[in-house]
Amino acid sequence: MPELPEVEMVARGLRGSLIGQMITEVRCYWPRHMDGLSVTEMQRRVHGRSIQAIGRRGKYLLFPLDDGQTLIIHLRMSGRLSVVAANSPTDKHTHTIFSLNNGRELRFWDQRKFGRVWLVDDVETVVGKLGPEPLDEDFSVAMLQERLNGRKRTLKPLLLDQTFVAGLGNIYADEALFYAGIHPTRTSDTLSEAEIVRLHGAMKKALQLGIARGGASLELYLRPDGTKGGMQLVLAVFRRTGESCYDCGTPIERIVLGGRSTHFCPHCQI
DNA sequence: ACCACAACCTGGCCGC
DNA sequence: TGCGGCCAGGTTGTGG
Repeated sequence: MPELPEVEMVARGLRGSLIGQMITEVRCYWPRHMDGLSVTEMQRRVHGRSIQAIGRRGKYLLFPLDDGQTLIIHLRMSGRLSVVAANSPTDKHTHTIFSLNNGRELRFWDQRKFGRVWLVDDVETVVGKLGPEPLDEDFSVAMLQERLNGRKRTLKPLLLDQTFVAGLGNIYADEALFYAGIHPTRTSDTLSEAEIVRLHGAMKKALQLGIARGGASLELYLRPDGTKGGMQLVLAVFRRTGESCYDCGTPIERIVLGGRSTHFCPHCQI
Protein backbone atom coordinates (compact mmCIF):
# COMPACT_ATOMS: atom_id res chain seq x y z
CA MET A 1 0.00 0.00 0.00
CA PRO A 2 2.58 2.60 0.81
CA GLU A 3 4.03 4.36 -2.23
CA LEU A 4 6.97 6.71 -2.44
CA PRO A 5 5.46 9.54 -0.34
CA GLU A 6 4.28 7.16 2.38
CA VAL A 7 7.64 5.37 2.49
CA GLU A 8 9.40 8.72 2.62
CA MET A 9 7.25 9.70 5.61
CA VAL A 10 8.16 6.43 7.31
CA ALA A 11 11.88 7.07 6.75
CA ARG A 12 11.61 10.59 8.15
CA GLY A 13 9.50 9.44 11.06
CA LEU A 14 11.97 6.73 12.10
CA ARG A 15 15.23 8.68 11.92
CA GLY A 16 14.98 10.36 15.32
CA SER A 17 14.35 7.13 17.18
CA LEU A 18 16.56 4.70 15.23
CA ILE A 19 19.77 6.35 14.09
CA GLY A 20 22.63 5.34 16.35
CA GLN A 21 20.67 2.56 18.04
CA MET A 22 22.13 -0.92 18.34
CA ILE A 23 20.14 -4.02 17.44
CA THR A 24 20.35 -6.67 20.15
CA GLU A 25 17.83 -9.28 19.07
CA VAL A 26 15.52 -10.28 16.24
CA ARG A 27 12.24 -12.09 16.73
CA CYS A 28 10.17 -13.21 13.78
CA TYR A 29 6.80 -14.98 13.84
CA TRP A 30 6.50 -15.09 10.05
CA PRO A 31 9.82 -16.37 8.70
CA ARG A 32 8.79 -15.62 5.10
CA HIS A 33 9.30 -11.96 5.96
CA MET A 34 13.00 -12.76 5.54
CA ASP A 35 14.08 -12.79 1.92
CA GLY A 36 17.22 -14.74 1.16
CA LEU A 37 18.19 -15.66 4.70
CA SER A 38 16.84 -17.47 7.75
CA VAL A 39 15.74 -15.77 10.96
CA THR A 40 18.72 -17.39 12.67
CA GLU A 41 21.13 -15.97 10.16
CA MET A 42 19.49 -12.54 10.38
CA GLN A 43 19.83 -12.67 14.16
CA ARG A 44 23.49 -13.70 13.95
CA ARG A 45 24.50 -11.08 11.40
CA VAL A 46 22.58 -8.17 12.87
CA HIS A 47 23.34 -8.73 16.55
CA GLY A 48 25.37 -5.88 18.02
CA ARG A 49 25.21 -3.76 14.86
CA SER A 50 24.03 -0.18 15.03
CA ILE A 51 21.89 1.68 12.52
CA GLN A 52 23.85 4.46 10.88
CA ALA A 53 21.20 6.13 8.72
CA ILE A 54 17.79 5.63 7.19
CA GLY A 55 17.36 6.02 3.46
CA ARG A 56 14.79 5.29 0.81
CA ARG A 57 15.08 3.99 -2.75
CA GLY A 58 11.75 3.79 -4.55
CA LYS A 59 9.47 2.08 -2.04
CA TYR A 60 12.35 0.34 -0.24
CA LEU A 61 13.61 1.49 3.16
CA LEU A 62 17.37 1.22 3.62
CA PHE A 63 19.06 0.90 7.01
CA PRO A 64 22.84 0.90 6.58
CA LEU A 65 24.59 -0.75 9.53
CA ASP A 66 27.97 0.04 11.04
CA ASP A 67 29.72 -2.96 9.47
CA GLY A 68 28.77 -2.25 5.87
CA GLN A 69 25.72 -4.49 5.70
CA THR A 70 22.36 -2.92 4.91
CA LEU A 71 19.02 -3.94 6.35
CA ILE A 72 16.29 -3.37 3.75
CA ILE A 73 12.53 -3.40 4.36
CA HIS A 74 9.68 -3.25 1.86
CA LEU A 75 6.22 -2.63 3.34
CA ARG A 76 4.34 -3.93 0.29
CA MET A 77 0.57 -3.68 0.79
CA SER A 78 -0.02 -3.46 4.52
CA GLY A 79 3.28 -2.95 6.32
CA ARG A 80 3.80 -0.47 9.13
CA LEU A 81 6.92 0.30 11.12
CA SER A 82 7.07 1.81 14.56
CA VAL A 83 9.56 2.20 17.40
CA VAL A 84 7.99 1.65 20.78
CA ALA A 85 8.87 0.58 24.31
CA ALA A 86 9.64 -3.14 24.50
CA ASN A 87 6.87 -3.68 27.05
CA SER A 88 4.11 -2.06 25.01
CA PRO A 89 1.47 -4.51 23.75
CA THR A 90 1.78 -6.25 20.38
CA ASP A 91 -1.00 -7.76 18.32
CA LYS A 92 -1.21 -10.75 16.00
CA HIS A 93 -0.02 -8.77 12.99
CA THR A 94 3.28 -7.76 14.57
CA HIS A 95 5.42 -10.32 12.76
CA THR A 96 9.00 -9.15 13.03
CA ILE A 97 10.66 -7.30 15.92
CA PHE A 98 14.15 -5.82 16.18
CA SER A 99 15.07 -5.16 19.81
CA LEU A 100 17.24 -2.14 20.47
CA ASN A 101 19.68 -1.57 23.31
CA ASN A 102 17.67 1.36 24.68
CA GLY A 103 14.67 -0.67 25.82
CA ARG A 104 12.72 0.00 22.68
CA GLU A 105 11.86 -2.09 19.61
CA LEU A 106 11.49 -1.56 15.88
CA ARG A 107 8.31 -3.42 15.03
CA PHE A 108 7.16 -4.55 11.60
CA TRP A 109 3.37 -4.85 11.62
CA ASP A 110 2.05 -6.43 8.44
CA GLN A 111 -1.52 -7.63 8.22
CA ARG A 112 -1.25 -9.20 4.78
CA LYS A 113 2.26 -10.59 5.25
CA PHE A 114 3.47 -9.43 1.83
CA GLY A 115 6.26 -7.32 3.32
CA ARG A 116 9.90 -8.38 3.02
CA VAL A 117 13.15 -7.89 4.91
CA TRP A 118 16.63 -8.33 3.45
CA LEU A 119 20.13 -8.10 4.89
CA VAL A 120 22.73 -7.57 2.20
CA ASP A 121 26.31 -6.48 1.69
CA ASP A 122 25.42 -4.76 -1.57
CA VAL A 123 22.09 -2.89 -1.77
CA GLU A 124 22.17 -3.18 -5.55
CA THR A 125 21.33 -6.87 -5.29
CA VAL A 126 17.88 -5.76 -4.09
CA VAL A 127 17.29 -2.33 -5.65
CA GLY A 128 19.61 -2.53 -8.64
CA LYS A 129 16.88 -2.86 -11.25
CA LEU A 130 14.84 0.13 -10.11
CA GLY A 131 14.30 3.05 -12.45
CA PRO A 132 15.25 6.62 -11.55
CA GLU A 133 14.00 8.48 -8.50
CA PRO A 134 11.28 10.77 -9.83
CA LEU A 135 11.93 13.48 -7.24
CA ASP A 136 15.67 13.64 -7.87
CA GLU A 137 17.06 16.71 -9.60
CA ASP A 138 18.43 14.63 -12.44
CA PHE A 139 15.03 13.14 -13.30
CA SER A 140 14.53 15.54 -16.20
CA VAL A 141 12.08 15.77 -19.08
CA ALA A 142 14.92 14.56 -21.29
CA MET A 143 15.42 11.50 -19.11
CA LEU A 144 11.72 10.66 -19.21
CA GLN A 145 11.68 11.15 -22.95
CA GLU A 146 14.69 8.90 -23.38
CA ARG A 147 13.14 6.16 -21.26
CA LEU A 148 9.94 6.32 -23.31
CA ASN A 149 11.85 6.18 -26.55
CA GLY A 150 11.20 3.14 -28.72
CA ARG A 151 8.64 1.62 -26.39
CA LYS A 152 4.95 1.01 -26.82
CA ARG A 153 3.27 0.44 -23.50
CA THR A 154 -0.02 1.39 -21.91
CA LEU A 155 0.73 4.36 -19.69
CA LYS A 156 -0.92 3.26 -16.47
CA PRO A 157 0.95 -0.07 -16.20
CA LEU A 158 4.12 1.67 -17.37
CA LEU A 159 3.96 4.16 -14.50
CA LEU A 160 3.52 1.24 -12.10
CA ASP A 161 6.60 -0.51 -13.50
CA GLN A 162 9.31 0.13 -10.90
CA THR A 163 12.06 -0.47 -13.45
CA PHE A 164 10.70 2.42 -15.51
CA VAL A 165 10.48 4.94 -12.66
CA ALA A 166 10.71 4.01 -8.98
CA GLY A 167 8.09 4.89 -6.41
CA LEU A 168 4.75 5.46 -8.08
CA GLY A 169 1.94 3.09 -7.10
CA ASN A 170 -1.73 2.98 -7.89
CA ILE A 171 -2.68 6.23 -6.16
CA TYR A 172 0.04 8.47 -7.54
CA ALA A 173 -0.05 6.97 -11.04
CA ASP A 174 -3.74 7.82 -11.35
CA GLU A 175 -3.26 11.27 -9.84
CA ALA A 176 -0.28 12.06 -12.07
CA LEU A 177 -2.17 11.07 -15.23
CA PHE A 178 -5.04 13.32 -14.16
CA TYR A 179 -2.73 16.27 -13.50
CA ALA A 180 -1.17 15.69 -16.92
CA GLY A 181 -4.57 15.49 -18.62
CA ILE A 182 -3.62 12.18 -20.22
CA HIS A 183 -5.90 9.14 -20.51
CA PRO A 184 -4.53 6.05 -18.72
CA THR A 185 -5.10 3.77 -21.72
CA ARG A 186 -2.90 5.86 -24.00
CA THR A 187 0.33 4.15 -25.09
CA SER A 188 3.75 5.62 -24.56
CA ASP A 189 4.46 5.98 -28.27
CA THR A 190 1.53 8.37 -28.79
CA LEU A 191 2.72 11.11 -26.42
CA SER A 192 3.57 14.47 -27.91
CA GLU A 193 6.53 16.41 -26.61
CA ALA A 194 4.16 18.74 -24.77
CA GLU A 195 2.44 15.78 -23.14
CA ILE A 196 5.75 14.33 -21.97
CA VAL A 197 6.56 17.69 -20.38
CA ARG A 198 3.16 17.66 -18.67
CA LEU A 199 3.53 14.06 -17.51
CA HIS A 200 6.97 14.78 -16.08
CA GLY A 201 5.67 17.75 -14.10
CA ALA A 202 2.56 15.85 -13.03
CA MET A 203 4.53 12.91 -11.61
CA LYS A 204 6.64 15.25 -9.50
CA LYS A 205 3.63 17.32 -8.46
CA ALA A 206 1.61 14.28 -7.33
CA LEU A 207 4.49 12.82 -5.29
CA GLN A 208 5.48 16.17 -3.78
CA LEU A 209 1.89 16.83 -2.75
CA GLY A 210 1.75 13.37 -1.21
CA ILE A 211 4.79 14.14 0.91
CA ALA A 212 3.54 17.61 1.80
CA ARG A 213 0.26 16.08 2.99
CA GLY A 214 2.03 13.41 5.03
CA GLY A 215 1.04 10.48 2.79
CA ALA A 216 -2.34 8.98 1.98
CA SER A 217 -4.13 7.05 4.74
CA LEU A 218 -6.92 5.30 2.87
CA GLU A 219 -7.09 2.12 4.89
CA LEU A 220 -4.13 0.73 6.69
CA TYR A 221 -1.33 3.23 6.25
CA LEU A 222 -0.17 5.01 9.40
CA ARG A 223 2.99 6.99 9.96
CA PRO A 224 5.46 5.56 12.48
CA ASP A 225 3.99 7.77 15.21
CA GLY A 226 0.59 6.19 14.58
CA THR A 227 -0.98 9.24 12.96
CA LYS A 228 -2.66 9.38 9.58
CA GLY A 229 -1.52 11.31 6.56
CA GLY A 230 -3.84 13.72 4.76
CA MET A 231 -3.32 13.04 1.06
CA GLN A 232 -6.60 11.11 0.87
CA LEU A 233 -8.42 14.41 1.45
CA VAL A 234 -7.08 16.01 -1.71
CA LEU A 235 -7.15 13.14 -4.22
CA ALA A 236 -8.49 14.28 -7.60
CA VAL A 237 -9.54 10.91 -9.03
CA PHE A 238 -8.27 7.96 -6.99
CA ARG A 239 -11.26 6.01 -5.58
CA ARG A 240 -13.64 8.80 -6.54
CA THR A 241 -15.60 6.62 -9.00
CA GLY A 242 -18.94 8.27 -9.84
CA GLU A 243 -18.08 11.47 -8.01
CA SER A 244 -17.75 14.77 -9.88
CA CYS A 245 -14.44 15.89 -11.29
CA TYR A 246 -13.37 19.00 -9.37
CA ASP A 247 -12.38 20.66 -12.64
CA CYS A 248 -15.32 19.93 -14.94
CA GLY A 249 -18.01 18.09 -12.97
CA THR A 250 -17.95 14.95 -15.13
CA PRO A 251 -18.29 11.71 -13.09
CA ILE A 252 -14.97 9.98 -12.47
CA GLU A 253 -14.76 6.57 -14.14
CA ARG A 254 -13.10 3.35 -13.02
CA ILE A 255 -11.59 0.75 -15.31
CA VAL A 256 -9.09 -2.08 -14.77
CA LEU A 257 -5.65 -1.85 -16.40
CA GLY A 258 -2.86 -4.25 -15.71
CA GLY A 259 -5.11 -5.84 -13.12
CA ARG A 260 -5.32 -2.61 -11.11
CA SER A 261 -8.21 -0.23 -10.50
CA THR A 262 -7.69 2.88 -12.58
CA HIS A 263 -9.58 6.12 -12.00
CA PHE A 264 -9.80 9.02 -14.44
CA CYS A 265 -11.90 11.91 -15.67
CA PRO A 266 -13.16 11.04 -19.18
CA HIS A 267 -13.48 14.73 -20.02
CA CYS A 268 -10.20 16.14 -18.68
CA GLN A 269 -8.00 13.19 -19.68
CA ILE A 270 -7.59 12.68 -23.40
C1' DA B 1 8.56 -6.48 -25.82
C1' DC B 2 4.26 -6.45 -23.81
C1' DC B 3 -0.03 -8.16 -21.67
C1' DA B 4 -3.10 -10.97 -18.81
C1' DC B 5 -3.51 -13.61 -14.94
C1' DA B 6 -2.46 -16.10 -10.78
C1' DA B 7 -0.16 -16.26 -6.56
C1' DC B 8 1.32 -14.53 -2.16
C1' DC B 9 -2.10 -13.11 2.60
C1' DT B 10 -5.79 -11.08 5.72
C1' DG B 11 -9.89 -8.74 6.44
C1' DG B 12 -13.75 -5.55 5.36
C1' DC B 13 -17.91 -5.03 2.95
C1' DC B 14 -21.98 -6.33 0.24
C1' DG B 15 -25.73 -9.15 -1.26
C1' DC B 16 -28.37 -13.27 -0.44
C1' DT C 1 -25.30 -15.59 11.44
C1' DG C 2 -23.09 -17.53 7.61
C1' DC C 3 -21.15 -17.83 3.03
C1' DG C 4 -19.56 -16.53 -1.41
C1' DG C 5 -17.72 -12.92 -4.09
C1' DC C 6 -15.28 -8.72 -4.62
C1' DC C 7 -12.10 -5.35 -3.12
C1' DA C 8 -7.47 -3.55 -1.23
C1' DG C 9 -1.81 1.45 -1.72
C1' DG C 10 2.79 -4.32 -4.29
C1' DT C 11 5.69 -7.59 -6.55
C1' DT C 12 6.90 -11.79 -9.02
C1' DG C 13 6.47 -15.62 -12.04
C1' DT C 14 4.16 -17.95 -15.91
C1' DG C 15 2.38 -18.44 -20.30
C1' DG C 16 0.65 -16.42 -24.61
